[in-house]
Amino acid sequence: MTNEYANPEAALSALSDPTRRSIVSHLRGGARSVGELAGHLPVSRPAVSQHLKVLSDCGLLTVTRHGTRRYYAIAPEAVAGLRAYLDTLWDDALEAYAAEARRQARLISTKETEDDPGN
Amino acid sequence: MTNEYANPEAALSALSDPTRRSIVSHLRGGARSVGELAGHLPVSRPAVSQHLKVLSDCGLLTVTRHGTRRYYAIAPEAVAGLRAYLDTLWDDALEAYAAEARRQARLISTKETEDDPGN
DNA sequence: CATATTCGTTAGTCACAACTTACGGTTAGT
DNA sequence: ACTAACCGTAAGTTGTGACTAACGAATATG
Repeated sequence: MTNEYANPEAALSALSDPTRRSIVSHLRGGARSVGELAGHLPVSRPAVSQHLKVLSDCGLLTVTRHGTRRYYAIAPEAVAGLRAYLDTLWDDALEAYAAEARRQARLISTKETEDDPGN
Repeated sequence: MTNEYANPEAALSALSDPTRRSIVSHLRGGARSVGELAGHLPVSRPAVSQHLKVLSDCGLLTVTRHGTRRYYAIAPEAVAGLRAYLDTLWDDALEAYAAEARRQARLISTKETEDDPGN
């Protein structure tokens, strides 16, 4: 079983493909079957199946069997995991940027509004 | 000029490469020169230059020339743009998930001792 | 049981991206 | 002006991933 739970780095690689991003976008409204997805995409149905496997293996999608069809849906936990992972990539940089922004704002406020002493 | 401003889809493709993620991770503490980055990476210096070009073209990094060196740093605006783009990919799905969670909670509270295997 | 539907998997092809090597361009120092 | 340091670019090779076509498994239906 290659299925693993919520791998943020694999999720990033998965979302680097335009077709897979389109699949995820089509799943915004809710679960869809493979045939439905393939009908709205410019690639063959097996290709869609392969993309769905990639998206499922990294935890971004979940599968629900219903008769002969399989409905794929976005896994919100993976979404949260990806956002958290991205934040760890540049958190320090964002803090430094925010600090710099505050410093710039303080400089501007002291220059433009002389009569308003900031705290 | 291949340089463009804050392309979220290109940023996603850029971050799909492990070496580029490592570069971004090394830039968390602040700006670094090409030689510094190459010293901490398992690839050659020209390869680092090529990766830095990709990261700069999608708007994720900024360059500052200082003597013979070029210092690369994370561009916080691109970070914010990427997060916003990701949210547009699955915002509806997240809302549907929250609604479904509420529906499930209501169902559980109404029929706690029911055992339905489904279809 | 036979058939159709739906989907996953495999094999094989092809394009692209990551890498190294070699080279050229800038800037600082002597 | 000459040299060294630092970096970007071009050319060429190689591995990886996306795709189609063909096949097989599972389920519903007559």
